[in-house]
Amino acid sequence: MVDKKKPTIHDVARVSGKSLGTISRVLNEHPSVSIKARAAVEEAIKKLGYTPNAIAASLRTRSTKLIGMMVTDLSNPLFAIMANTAENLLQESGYSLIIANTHDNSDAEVMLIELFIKRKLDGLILSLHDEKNPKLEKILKSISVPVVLLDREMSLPFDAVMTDHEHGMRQAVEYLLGLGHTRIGLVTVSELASPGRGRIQGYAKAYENAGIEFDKNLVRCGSLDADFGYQEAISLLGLSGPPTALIAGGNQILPGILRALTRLEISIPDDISLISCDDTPLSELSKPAITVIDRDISSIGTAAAKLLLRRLEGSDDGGARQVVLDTDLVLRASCGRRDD
Amino acid sequence: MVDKKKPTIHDVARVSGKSLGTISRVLNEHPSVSIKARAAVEEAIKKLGYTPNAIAASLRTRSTKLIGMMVTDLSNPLFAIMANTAENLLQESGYSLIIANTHDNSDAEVMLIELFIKRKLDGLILSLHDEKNPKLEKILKSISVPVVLLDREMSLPFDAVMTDHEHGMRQAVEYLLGLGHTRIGLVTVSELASPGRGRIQGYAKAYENAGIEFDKNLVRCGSLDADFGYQEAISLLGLSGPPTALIAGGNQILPGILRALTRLEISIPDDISLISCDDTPLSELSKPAITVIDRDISSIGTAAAKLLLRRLEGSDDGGARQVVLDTDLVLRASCGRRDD
DNA sequence: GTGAAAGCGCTAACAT
DNA sequence: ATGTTAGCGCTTTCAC
Repeated sequence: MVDKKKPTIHDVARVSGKSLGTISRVLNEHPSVSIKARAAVEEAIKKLGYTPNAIAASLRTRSTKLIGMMVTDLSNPLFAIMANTAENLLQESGYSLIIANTHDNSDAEVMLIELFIKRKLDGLILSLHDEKNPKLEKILKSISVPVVLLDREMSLPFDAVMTDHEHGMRQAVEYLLGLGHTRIGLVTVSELASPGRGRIQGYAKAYENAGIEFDKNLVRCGSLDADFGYQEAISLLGLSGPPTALIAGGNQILPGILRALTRLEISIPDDISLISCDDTPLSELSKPAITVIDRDISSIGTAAAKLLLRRLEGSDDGGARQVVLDTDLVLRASCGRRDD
Repeated sequence: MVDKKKPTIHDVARVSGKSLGTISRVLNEHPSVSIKARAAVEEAIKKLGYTPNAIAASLRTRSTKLIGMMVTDLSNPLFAIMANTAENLLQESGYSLIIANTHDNSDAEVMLIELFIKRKLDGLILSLHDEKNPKLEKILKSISVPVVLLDREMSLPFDAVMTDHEHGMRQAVEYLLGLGHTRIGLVTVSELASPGRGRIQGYAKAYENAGIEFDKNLVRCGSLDADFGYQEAISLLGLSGPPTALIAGGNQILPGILRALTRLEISIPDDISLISCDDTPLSELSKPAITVIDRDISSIGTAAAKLLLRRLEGSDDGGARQVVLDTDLVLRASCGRRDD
């Protein structure tokens, strides 16, 4: 590699005998450039091996073509799928996606948003830990680029892609109640955000509609990781009055619960019934296959990217828009009747 | 939101009564700033709500603190985990990670690398489709930032994180041969890159060592997605002399094969033995649990980030370094003896 | 259609 | 320790 300085637009101007303005016009496919001039410029570009510097352009245009996405943990397939489909769409429009893990840490979230602001990203896709964190609200209130929330409800007028978790969970619990289960254990994510809260509300409502009181001790909210699922399952099954059915309120919670069941040698659906949230290869291919509250996860990323692009391309400057995904209860072989 | 222009370093200078240089020094924690001056500057910053513009700084310093990562498809947990751990480490050093999906398309790869060059990223982590693509080689040869290859072998002097796929596969095939299987089907990824080639070599070597010729028709290379696994499994099992054991040579191929087995009502391990690559919740929690060629996937991302940081922080300007991961054959319940 | 010139917001070298 | 100055490489009026 020769230690030659990178050619700039000035070099192209010199070599092609054209002015800076013309070079810039050629680069940006501006219509008013003569065919001849364009050819001269392109020749010089090729000759020099010139590459435009997007940083310099960004400084001028105040647009970086960069979108920031914050998630708890990219290794969660849920977030990976959302990031994947969002990136696919954004890439088509020339945007690149920056991904940052927050590990459900509100302080990290604030720091990362500050970093995103410094970096002058054009838009943000956020899955926040705590919807009510005042620090976060404060910094987000002052933000001047479009923001799309993933499965979060805030008091700020941001676009959002939501899921009707309450409905999904209610349906699942009603199904189990219909099978004769009255003690249904629920292990789900934190109550600080919409998915956790929605699921608990749906759970409570199903009991309420059935006129049955539920045992609060059977509901465990915490985190979305597998270890939490494992521990809470062990704890629930160790109760003096253990649940006869379990709901994994989060895709990562399922493996944790399955590990617990394997360890305790409890079998599905004879000893216990099981329902999970979000379909995965594991839920589909488990033996028996697991009944799930399904939703189209890839469409979440797509919807988020679309909402963002609409703002970025200026075709939408109305109020906050919400896309709400439905859920489906996919019946499989993991739930059994219970008559006691 | 008031439509006030964003304050710049000039505004901070004006308000604090200090010079640009001093502001910049405070911002960059340069030691030679008096306590008094620092206080004045910080007060002005707070008062104005000033946020530095990283784009402008990048233009001057020629460093963006941005790393680009190219993968086939982020929705593959393998890549998601690698991206996750890489991001975790890079974040600690103030770098952000840009992720781009290539969908195993070499043209897209070239375009994306060009985009990365324009964007002046500080380093690249690449999982390429075709190690021998001349266009790619050409553009990579001219690259002036550190590059780390993921599981790829190129003729260019880049750092790389490799896995000894050949060894892993040889071990797996030897294990199956030892159980009496002689017709072992292998469904794996493209031969254009190191993992596919390594696996096939390991497969062939195991047969060679055993003094048995293998049926080339039992080896299927193509892509890493589940559909490919499904189709090839159906095809292999439809052969007049079908295999008695199957190896899923890629984490996504396993669900495809399991779907095929479910559909054909072929059961493991009685009707067929099965081994997969890379441990996942599915392989672990399947009934029966699947024997896998395991490796520590999260350490791939970590290792890649470490290699990159070493270059970026200037503590390494030696030749290309390689980190090679070992594999372990994790014996579970998916393989049976075969004596025919 | 094209060129000249101003400046985006910052850093770093130099001077004091 | 601090101020001054000159760009980094580009886009974009504004003339012509």
